Amino acid sequence: MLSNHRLAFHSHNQERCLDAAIISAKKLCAEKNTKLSSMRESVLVLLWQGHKPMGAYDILNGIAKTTGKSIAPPTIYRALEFLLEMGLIHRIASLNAYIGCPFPNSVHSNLFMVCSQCGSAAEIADSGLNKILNSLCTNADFSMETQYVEIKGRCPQCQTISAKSEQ
Amino acid sequence: MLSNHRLAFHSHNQERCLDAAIISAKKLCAEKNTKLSSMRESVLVLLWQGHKPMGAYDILNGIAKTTGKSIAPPTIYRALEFLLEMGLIHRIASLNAYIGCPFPNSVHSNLFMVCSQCGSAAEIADSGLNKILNSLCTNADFSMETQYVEIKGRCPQCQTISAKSEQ
DNA sequence: AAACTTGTGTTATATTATAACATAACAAAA
DNA sequence: TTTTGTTATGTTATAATATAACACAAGTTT
Repeated sequence: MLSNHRLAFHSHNQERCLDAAIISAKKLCAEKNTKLSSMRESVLVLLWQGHKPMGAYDILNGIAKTTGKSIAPPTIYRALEFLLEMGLIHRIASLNAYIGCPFPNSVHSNLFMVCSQCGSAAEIADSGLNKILNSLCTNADFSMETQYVEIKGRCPQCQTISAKSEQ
Repeated sequence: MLSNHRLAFHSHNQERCLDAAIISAKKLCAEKNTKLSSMRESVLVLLWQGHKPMGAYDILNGIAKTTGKSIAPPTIYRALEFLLEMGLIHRIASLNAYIGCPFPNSVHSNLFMVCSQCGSAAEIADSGLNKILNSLCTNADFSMETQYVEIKGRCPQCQTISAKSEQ
């Protein structure tokens, strides 16, 4: 099972985490004969600066702020489209938001746990889950293309915080 | 396991299917001390006339056409909100669309199989899936509130159609 | 350099959803 | 049976998300 819930829901060395992601991303693009242009890299970095999903317009504002330029939506959506195709990020449909993929090199289908309080999200790839989804599709004679598995709830930190405030 | 994939993906007596749903919906509202007003019923009927998810504005246009009145978005969104709360319909996040729930009386969490060609959707509630989702959440110390499990792919009919056209 | 390909910029607009406030409709209390 | 309260709906405006269509720029291949 691949999971980043420890990283996502607990503090850690964010900078190392980010560097590793960018290096890995460049390698992956090279393998696929595509380029991680500076715009694409900026979007990826921004998505990796937190483990929180960001909306396209949050990203737009973030990039506009750091570059000082004004940017139009299509620029961002194009970068997102590219990163999605490369498997470097994911889209979380229930939030209309995007998030960096913690393990882009392994082909996997994924589940997200999204905290309804702090907005953090963890990605988990579990073979047991994938098996059961596949068998359900087989039974229904349905051929799977892509899957969205998104769980909204409370992350460990927000559970303890709200438990404290209720004392 | 609850599933309506046979109904959703194959033709059947649509009228009986619809009548039963409305009767059941009224009973359910009575139990919950709420009312299925005529607007809410119209929206539910429309959602039940096909097994296809509909966008809010499709619903709006549908209602506007049958009533001859012009209707504003909030009217539709309010009806949808009510029906969602009653468990009579579901929202499919990956499509921004809504669909009638085939088994509103049983508490269940659900999976949708959405055909990427014809747009039909089947709902399946499987206890094995729910167990695994629960255990994944427990392992991550994550407390679940709601879940979205949506699979995009080809329904049986569209598979055979595309197989034919490739001959 | 000419033609191609790929990535961005720009403008406009489509699509989905909600905020804020006004009115109606119906039931319960005075 | 008015008044009051509650719930549902109407109305206007706008927010938030996403894409279409076309122009330009930069690098590459021929």
